[in-house]
Amino acid sequence: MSDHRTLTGQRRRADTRKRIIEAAIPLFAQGGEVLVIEDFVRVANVSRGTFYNYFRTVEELHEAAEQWQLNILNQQVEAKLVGLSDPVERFACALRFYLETGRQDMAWSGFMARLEHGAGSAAERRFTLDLRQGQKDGLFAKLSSSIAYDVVNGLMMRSFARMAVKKTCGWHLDEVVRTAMRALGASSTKVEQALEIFRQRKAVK
Amino acid sequence: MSDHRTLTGQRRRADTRKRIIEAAIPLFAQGGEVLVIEDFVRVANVSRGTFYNYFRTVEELHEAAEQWQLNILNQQVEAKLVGLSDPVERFACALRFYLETGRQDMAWSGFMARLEHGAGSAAERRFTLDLRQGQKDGLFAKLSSSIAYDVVNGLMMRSFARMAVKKTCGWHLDEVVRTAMRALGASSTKVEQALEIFRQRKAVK
Amino acid sequence: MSDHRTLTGQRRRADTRKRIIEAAIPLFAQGGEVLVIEDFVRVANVSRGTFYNYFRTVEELHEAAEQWQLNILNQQVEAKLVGLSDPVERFACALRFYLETGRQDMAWSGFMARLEHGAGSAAERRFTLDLRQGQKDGLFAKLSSSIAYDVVNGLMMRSFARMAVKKTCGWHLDEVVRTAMRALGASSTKVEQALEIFRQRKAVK
Amino acid sequence: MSDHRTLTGQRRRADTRKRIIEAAIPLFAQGGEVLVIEDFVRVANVSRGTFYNYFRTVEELHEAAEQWQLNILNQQVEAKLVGLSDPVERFACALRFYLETGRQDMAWSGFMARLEHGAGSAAERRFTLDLRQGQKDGLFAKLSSSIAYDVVNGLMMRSFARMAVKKTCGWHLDEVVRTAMRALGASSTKVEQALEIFRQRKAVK
DNA sequence: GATGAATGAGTCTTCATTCAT
DNA sequence: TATGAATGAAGACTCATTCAT
Repeated sequence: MSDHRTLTGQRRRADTRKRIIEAAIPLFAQGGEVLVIEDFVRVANVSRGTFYNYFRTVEELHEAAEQWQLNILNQQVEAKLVGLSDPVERFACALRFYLETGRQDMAWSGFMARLEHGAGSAAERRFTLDLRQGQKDGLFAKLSSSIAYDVVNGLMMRSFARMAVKKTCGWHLDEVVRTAMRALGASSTKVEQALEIFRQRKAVK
Repeated sequence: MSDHRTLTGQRRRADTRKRIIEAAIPLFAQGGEVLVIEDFVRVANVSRGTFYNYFRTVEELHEAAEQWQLNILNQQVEAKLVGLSDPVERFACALRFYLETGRQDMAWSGFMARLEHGAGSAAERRFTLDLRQGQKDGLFAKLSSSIAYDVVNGLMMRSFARMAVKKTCGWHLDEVVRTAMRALGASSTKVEQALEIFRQRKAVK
Repeated sequence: MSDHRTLTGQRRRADTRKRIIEAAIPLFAQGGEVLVIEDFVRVANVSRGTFYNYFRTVEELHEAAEQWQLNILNQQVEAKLVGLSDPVERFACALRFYLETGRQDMAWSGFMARLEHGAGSAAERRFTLDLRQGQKDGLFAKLSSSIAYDVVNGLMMRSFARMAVKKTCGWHLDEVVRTAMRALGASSTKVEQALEIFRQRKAVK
Repeated sequence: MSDHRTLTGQRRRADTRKRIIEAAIPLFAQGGEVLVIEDFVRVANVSRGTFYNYFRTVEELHEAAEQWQLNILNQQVEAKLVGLSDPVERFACALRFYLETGRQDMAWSGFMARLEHGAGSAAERRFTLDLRQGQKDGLFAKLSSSIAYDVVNGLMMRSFARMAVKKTCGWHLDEVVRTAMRALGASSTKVEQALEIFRQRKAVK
């Protein structure tokens, strides 16, 4: 009995939290005006008090929304990379999948473009590990990992920003991937193979 | 009515405007907290009313400060490029000089890192013209100018952001330039020549 | 969600709104100085924020207060006119009751004197309909309804203004009614009858 | 020499004052927004400092403008009444001339409509004297002079207000005069004579 | 846990007034 | 006298946060 109540309560809590986060994402994606708590309360259709039961500041909600989105995204992309072992192929394919997700959802691109994955972020740490591995095998130029991260991340973020406001075609995104990989000094043959793999895997949902 | 009065007035106006802008730059550079008009009023040592005589919003002041800084910067860099005609050399040298300026003034780097020179900016238009010229001569890879701009600008902005918080050495900045130029598909020999020219010209003030 | 909570909330809202309006009326009545939101906040004993939850400008509050007062007034006067069918009698009696209300409350007179019931107001439209009816029966002179409204309304407003600053006796107000009705060309016999009816009905509360 | 300088100075002073007043009248006439000193400074093409050399507040300027306009108006109307001795004729003719001035200048009507010639004004005192004279001769009903003033002034002000926003024809204004005089109990024959005199005198400029 | 009315500190913005030139 | 830049007090308005129901 008590267990049932507890479980129901937890589920309701999680539901409300999810509702607030999902309603908030389009607002974050849109950009422009400053967002206030009232905005989130309105779109999520909850009261101010309820908002405070879950998040104490707009920033806290933003971080939760970011985690939420990145978790989903990373799971999806990981699934697409299954079986690929070559670092260059994995890298190029992952970038292309990220971009593809943005291509199919302009609002989501707006959301991504506004994230701060700068120096010191978790994203940078993971990126660095993968890069180092590839450099050991001589697959990337010998450049500082921070520069490598900056050039790739900078290009990706700006590409999301463009996709947020303008419909984009697939071969343009191929070109973005080629440019990023060229900056890292990767073999263009391998990049083309990766793009071919992407095309095959994209087809199968 | 009297020329003298008119002139004196104009000079006073220009002085006050300059005072507000110059006092504002360190605030913009610092980043973090949201800036309110009171902040600028305090550091410029003028009254609120005076602020409104010159700028109607913080955004308007920010744009004025941006113009102010870029005018100075562009003049300085242009002076350094005198006599260089090869597009790759000019490009690489210019990037290196921009970075050098940031290296020597961390606060200024912070200011630059926060500028929005995104899609459609004046900076992009100028960049595109130069790039096209170089592409005609086969000096750059055949990539879309918007991607070229995004990769270079993205890398530069993130480099400024890093320089704003961490002392940086020159050879790291050389590497940034190499990476940017590699992304554009420029010949590494020419890039090395450009970096050599930079070293020579930097010495002579 | 719960009916009880919803009802309680609505009641609280209505109470606060009423509190602000009723506290505001003496301020509007007083006239002279320009009224600022702080003034209403102080007399109603609510916070600035609360004021803005109900009214966005002083003008909006003023209109609400006007509606509030006129609703009460019209109900009271209607009650006094029950059973009177002759247009002249109804007209004269109504004017006299309006004036009587002012006579017994100088502050209220001040409030009324400052209302803008000019060209195009709801009051004018209703006045016009009644006047037309009387003109069909030959009870009023054949004058333009806008002029008729202006002369009656103008005299009434100025009478309120005088009553706001000086104690006034009943027979003076009888004279005001006689003058208004004379301007409309109504029979003085009927007007005297109407004033007699007023005297009888005033006695019985 | 000194005399000449003094005279020139006085003339310039008067000119500037006149310039400010005349530029201000259309602003006062327009109504609606709150007027600030900046508004007058702009239309008169003088500096803020100069404004303060002549008027200390907007209210002071408004009173000066009112005097200015009424002086002109009264002189003109007096001239039109020359030779008329009957109080009713003088009264009716004067009202008709005032209205005619408004009819020919909508902006001026707006200015007049906003004046406060309420209880206790100079206008009321003069009105009272003329009325008493007529009452002695049995030409007006025996009504309180304050009521008489209120009914006539109230109707006139509202008529100006209407003329300020809507083109008006002469016979409508005749009707206004008839209504005002009927309210005072004046003989309609005399009023028609007065309106006839007005028509004759209006023709001759 | 959910609600939303109330709060008041923080900012924005205007504008009368001063004063050095 | 004329000018107009500078001032800062006054008022408008927002919004994060609390709390009784």
